Amino acid sequence: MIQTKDVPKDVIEKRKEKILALQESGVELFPNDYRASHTVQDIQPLVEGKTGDISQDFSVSVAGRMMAVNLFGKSAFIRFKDRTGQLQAYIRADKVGASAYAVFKKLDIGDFVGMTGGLFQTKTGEWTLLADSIQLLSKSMRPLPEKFHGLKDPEKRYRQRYLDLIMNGDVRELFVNRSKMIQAIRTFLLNRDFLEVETPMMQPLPGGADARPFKTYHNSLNMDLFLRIAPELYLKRLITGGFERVFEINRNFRNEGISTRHNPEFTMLEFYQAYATYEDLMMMTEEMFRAVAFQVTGSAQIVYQGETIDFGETWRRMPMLESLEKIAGVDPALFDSREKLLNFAETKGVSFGSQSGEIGIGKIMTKLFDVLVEPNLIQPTFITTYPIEVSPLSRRNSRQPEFADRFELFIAGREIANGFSELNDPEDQKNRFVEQLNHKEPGDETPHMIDEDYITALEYGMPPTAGEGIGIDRLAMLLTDSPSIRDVILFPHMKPTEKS
RNA sequence: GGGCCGUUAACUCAGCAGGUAGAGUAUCUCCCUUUUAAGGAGAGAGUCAUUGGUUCGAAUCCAAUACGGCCCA
Repeated sequence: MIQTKDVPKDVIEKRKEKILALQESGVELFPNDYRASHTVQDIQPLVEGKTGDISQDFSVSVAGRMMAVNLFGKSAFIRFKDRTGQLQAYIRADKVGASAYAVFKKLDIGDFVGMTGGLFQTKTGEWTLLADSIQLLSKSMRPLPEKFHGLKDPEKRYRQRYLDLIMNGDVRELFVNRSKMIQAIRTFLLNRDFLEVETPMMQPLPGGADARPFKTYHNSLNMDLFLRIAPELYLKRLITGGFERVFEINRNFRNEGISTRHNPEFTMLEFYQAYATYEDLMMMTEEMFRAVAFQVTGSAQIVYQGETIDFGETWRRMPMLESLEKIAGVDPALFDSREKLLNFAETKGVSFGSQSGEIGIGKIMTKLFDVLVEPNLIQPTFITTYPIEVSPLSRRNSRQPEFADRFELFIAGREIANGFSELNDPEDQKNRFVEQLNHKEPGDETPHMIDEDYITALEYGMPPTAGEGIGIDRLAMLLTDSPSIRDVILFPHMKPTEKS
């Protein structure tokens, strides 16, 4: 088992000796009364259009972490950074005083310092803070990773994300962009009169999706609870309750495999709009993605893993059946016979094992789609008209009752969103739940019960509604050009090591 | 769950026709008041992931295990 490798003892010892010496000379290691007047970014406009030494014109105080020190005996250049950027400062013994300079020389890279002073340009023209004073704001006990190569080991980057964020500016920027993306989505929906809500993460019955849930236990209620696999059924109760437009951005939990596209907890946007159809949502999704891409990247075109993806134009729309014929070249005659389709699927490496006796055409078709079509959908594409048997919560299409008024959105060969006109007929919904129960796989630990209260809510009447879910992590991957979902989740799940 | 690859100093990496470890950064000491991957002189730092095997001898070959990465289910 890999050990969380520790800093060599002599390095820690040496630091402890220095810290002791600092304390003995009366330096407070962890003061908390320092207030900076400016961030690094605030300084830029102050020097705009000026040159040379303007250190007598005005004075600022700044705070940040020391990232590099170039020491020259009685003066030193240091590089420090705050949340807005990096700046260089020049510390001179004759400026800050001999005793303060002696203290400064004992400080380490990684320490937080506060400095007050004016600004000047070095002979290379770099604006530099000329410190009148410098003080320790927080002591670091451990050395930072190497300054030039930074921290590369992916395991270490995920486990100790704080080091990754300190050392790797692009990682920091990526998570800023993720935050911007979510903010842009929120603004988009709020501008369209949606209400942001929060529904239970712990549910007595995990519904709204087909996935294995995590199980937990509430002591004083003396009952099992499940971490939600989707918020859907609760959000639609709110539509019934009259909110008409709601959304939630929150975590879902699915007790399944971990991969470059799957984390056990992931963030999902779900939104529901009364008096809308899945077709309205397709239009809205295009607008949303354009707005969000523009907010985050400044363009409606993004590059993902070398492939340019264009959110700008109207996106392709195609029924699933047509996509199988046109994109995968499947003979349409195959869809007339369950047996023929099943045999064809086998030749494509798609098999259903013990279930193959009862599997329906719709499920076979969907599985074939996943394998043959999905990876080829690089540009944004809405696939519509899903088989009803894989769409237990969707409204039936009025003309083709074996299909649902549903779409999924695919970009870069992966599913990004799933939306449909909601099934608001309580009888049909109940029958579909029963149907679903009959096809539970053996060994499934989810409780075999129907969410009766949800049916009851529908019986009170739910307005015609369309709803959609968008995988926030996957969208973040696209907008930040990240190959792995772990790159867009601050603390992806990792197996514990012996030490942790 | 399966396949391939990785794990050597705190960090980034060399070393792998088997002879018991090396560089740069970081750290420590000394010199240095415009450096910016500063420079110069010196020093310390490693159960080579773990366990077992082959061998006179293993970081190096073999096996298992742990953790991680990529691909597949």
